[in-house]
Amino acid sequence: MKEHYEVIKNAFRPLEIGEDRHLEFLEFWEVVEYSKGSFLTESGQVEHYFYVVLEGVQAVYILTPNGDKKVIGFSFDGRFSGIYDSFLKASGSHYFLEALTDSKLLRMNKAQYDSLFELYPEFNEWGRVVHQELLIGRVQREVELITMDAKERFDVFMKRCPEKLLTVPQKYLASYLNMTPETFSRMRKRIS
Amino acid sequence: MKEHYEVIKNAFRPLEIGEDRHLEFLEFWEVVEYSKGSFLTESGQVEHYFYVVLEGVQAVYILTPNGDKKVIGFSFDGRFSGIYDSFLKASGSHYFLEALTDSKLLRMNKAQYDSLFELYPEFNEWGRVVHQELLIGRVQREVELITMDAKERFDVFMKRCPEKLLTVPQKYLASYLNMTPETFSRMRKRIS
DNA sequence: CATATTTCTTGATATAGATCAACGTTTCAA
DNA sequence: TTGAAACGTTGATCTATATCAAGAAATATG
Repeated sequence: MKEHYEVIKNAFRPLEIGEDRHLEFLEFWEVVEYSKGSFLTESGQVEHYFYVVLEGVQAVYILTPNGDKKVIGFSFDGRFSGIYDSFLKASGSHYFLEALTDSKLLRMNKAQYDSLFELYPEFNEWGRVVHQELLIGRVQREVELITMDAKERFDVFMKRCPEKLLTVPQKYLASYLNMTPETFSRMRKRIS
Repeated sequence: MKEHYEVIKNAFRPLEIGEDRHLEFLEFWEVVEYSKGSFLTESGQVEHYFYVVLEGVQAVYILTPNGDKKVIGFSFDGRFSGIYDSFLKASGSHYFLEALTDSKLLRMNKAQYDSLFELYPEFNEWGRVVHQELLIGRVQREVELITMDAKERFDVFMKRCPEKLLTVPQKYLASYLNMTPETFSRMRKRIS
């Protein structure tokens, strides 16, 4: 597990995990692998894990009554993953979490996660700040969905899209931007 | 301030503020009033306060380049209010926070808010949980905006809309549901 | 490597909901 | 209380983007 210390340390920044405790903290994690197309969690299930991504790209999406996937977000190297609301509330998820590429992740279960806050009260501050960041990010996306048309969403997304994400099929990116693959393709063409 | 103890206590649930501390805690707050149509915060300003609403309804919105208001959310009796991201990061806000009715609120400033977490470490847990709830709520709204058409958004909203909100001009509700007042009016008619 | 499957592109058409316009109704301020 | 302003309704259009269709390109699989 030691080889993953840097990844975990970065993921939890700015929290400083004391030198004395980091070996103990590493014990919380286990490595899991998922192959492309497999599901970490499916709709209806409870999310039992909290993840840090080592390799690969994953997507969270919902399935609408007419069967289209609507992508809510992506996760990749060095970031957290999981169906966070289901995990926190230990209640059934409405989402799918799918590995879009072969993936390797670290995970801990709910009991371990909860014990973090008991064992190390300073994690509460980390939790507060991380939730705050996530919240700001979600509101940002909401504003973009509301105020921008397809062209603007495409342009803004492309400007700040990390390379990794461009390796997944375009239909997932299109869905994340709340447009059809056809529209995405036309936005793309427009540039050249 | 003592007369507001119940409101504050409820707002911060499930956090238990120890009997010994609650008088001290009450000292953090001051009462402010805003008349209908006035702004608690305007775009460009930094939000200096964190609010608990005693009376009235407030809306958060952004102004698009073509000058339409896009309502992001409402706050009312017993709930928190403020431009939370600007407040937390002490950076300029892109939002307007407007009193839609005459309003009375409790507020504390950023220094006081920060000191809460230093003086009372148990507030970190409260902060973590509150941010978690807010996050879940925002994702919920995002999913509804993405997956539902105007009719569905209207129906779902009406089913769970608190009475208070129906007193504000319909154009604000329409904007919150990401539709024009005309469309809102037509959705309304459809029912009867 | 070959071919089956999935993804991407391009054009033609359809449609939800926006926009525009005009009028009725409510709210507000003097 | 009254006139002016803001808000709500209704109908006629317009438009961005979805949907449908069909072929081309890429990718996966035996």
